[in-house]
Amino acid sequence: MNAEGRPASPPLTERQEARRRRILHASAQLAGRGGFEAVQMREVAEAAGVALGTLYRYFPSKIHLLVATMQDQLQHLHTTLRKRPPAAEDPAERVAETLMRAFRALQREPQLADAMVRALTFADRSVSPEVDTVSRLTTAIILDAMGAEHPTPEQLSAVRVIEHTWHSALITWLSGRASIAQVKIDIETVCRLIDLTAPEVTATP
Amino acid sequence: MNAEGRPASPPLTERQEARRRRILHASAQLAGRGGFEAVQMREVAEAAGVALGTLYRYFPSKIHLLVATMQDQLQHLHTTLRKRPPAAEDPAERVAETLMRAFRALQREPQLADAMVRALTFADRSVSPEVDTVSRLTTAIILDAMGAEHPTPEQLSAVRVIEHTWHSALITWLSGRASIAQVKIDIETVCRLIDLTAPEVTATP
DNA sequence: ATCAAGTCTGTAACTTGTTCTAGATTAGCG
DNA sequence: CGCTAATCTAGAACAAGTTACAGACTTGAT
Repeated sequence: MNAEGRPASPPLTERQEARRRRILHASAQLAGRGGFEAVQMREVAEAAGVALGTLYRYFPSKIHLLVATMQDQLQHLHTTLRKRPPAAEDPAERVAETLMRAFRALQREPQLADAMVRALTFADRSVSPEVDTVSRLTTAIILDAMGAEHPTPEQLSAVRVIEHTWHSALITWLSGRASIAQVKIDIETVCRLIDLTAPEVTATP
Repeated sequence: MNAEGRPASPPLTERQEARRRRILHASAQLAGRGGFEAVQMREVAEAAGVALGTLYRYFPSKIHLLVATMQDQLQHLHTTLRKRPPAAEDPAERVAETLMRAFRALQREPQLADAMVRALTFADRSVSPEVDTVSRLTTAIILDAMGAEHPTPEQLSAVRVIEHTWHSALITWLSGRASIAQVKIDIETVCRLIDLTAPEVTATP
């Protein structure tokens, strides 16, 4: 893996790197209006100034493309968060604050969020490596917020559950079945698991 | 809503009810082999002995069809569970046991599970009512297991988070990114929230 | 039993993701 | 530079979800 979290397969030439970037930009742009369905492969190709076949060489399916788009956006988020880490005392609160900040970022581009999250959860086994990368990024963000450098297995379980809740809550919000307030409550609720698994409390007397 | 949890719009004639049943059966059958992609609308129509246009009159999209299929299966599960309720003392354990039982049922037909769960999380706003019905069914199953007849808002939040975890954990399992053991751990972890929100402990001294 | 309204059938057409192909361009190398 | 393999382009073709439509069949009311 290189620094960007992509498999470090054959290194790309400059023009190829530029093409890849144009494609991801076009993808995010189109997703930003119309959401998942507005990201049409022919349109992405045209907007990126690339032939359809080339688009498919870079991203073997629409889902791959959108998951890569999500990777890209998460990277931004992660560096932004590192600059202004959450302030609260309690680890659980810090994680909740971090996720709510991410949530507010998504609210600014709900259509983009729709495209990315739907792709992420719809992905089948052929996209597992890429989805896994997104998952690891998310885990890193949460562990950062917790301030847990050497998490216990128990803490990792809690983080996994928090991620589950995060994704699923996003989906219910995106499909209009849950309000923003409800997502907030769900996040805060699940973050309580962190206190429950803090090593100071349960392991070291 | 009628007893089956579907909107009680125009009552169906006997032949229509039979058609609907044939369609759902064909859907489950095809999903049972090949999963999501094997449920092809033309094939469902043919297997159900129904014209394509008729299939679309009954279920306005493939997603609607698969979500309805899930409703159907959940109904079965619910009645099965009611007959043999979980035995454990602790509400959290009962819920975990119930979900693990459901999980084992899904493991017997992983392809069917794939089709149903992928459809459920991919569904957009146009399927919200149907997805919501599935969600209410799931909630009912969990509350049954908890034995909470008059759940507090806090308990409902916990149940919501458990549902989130349940769906998302299923997805990671289906896409091969988590083992069965890990799903078990995630379920057990999130079920700890139930103890945390039990009214006996936090509200009535 | 008859009629009007609503359903169902069979089939073609349309849309968008995906694959394929033949020829042009580019990259890396001697 | 000149060659070769890889890559890119343009466009056709294919697959599956969805829509449209004309004609046959059911249903329910009279």
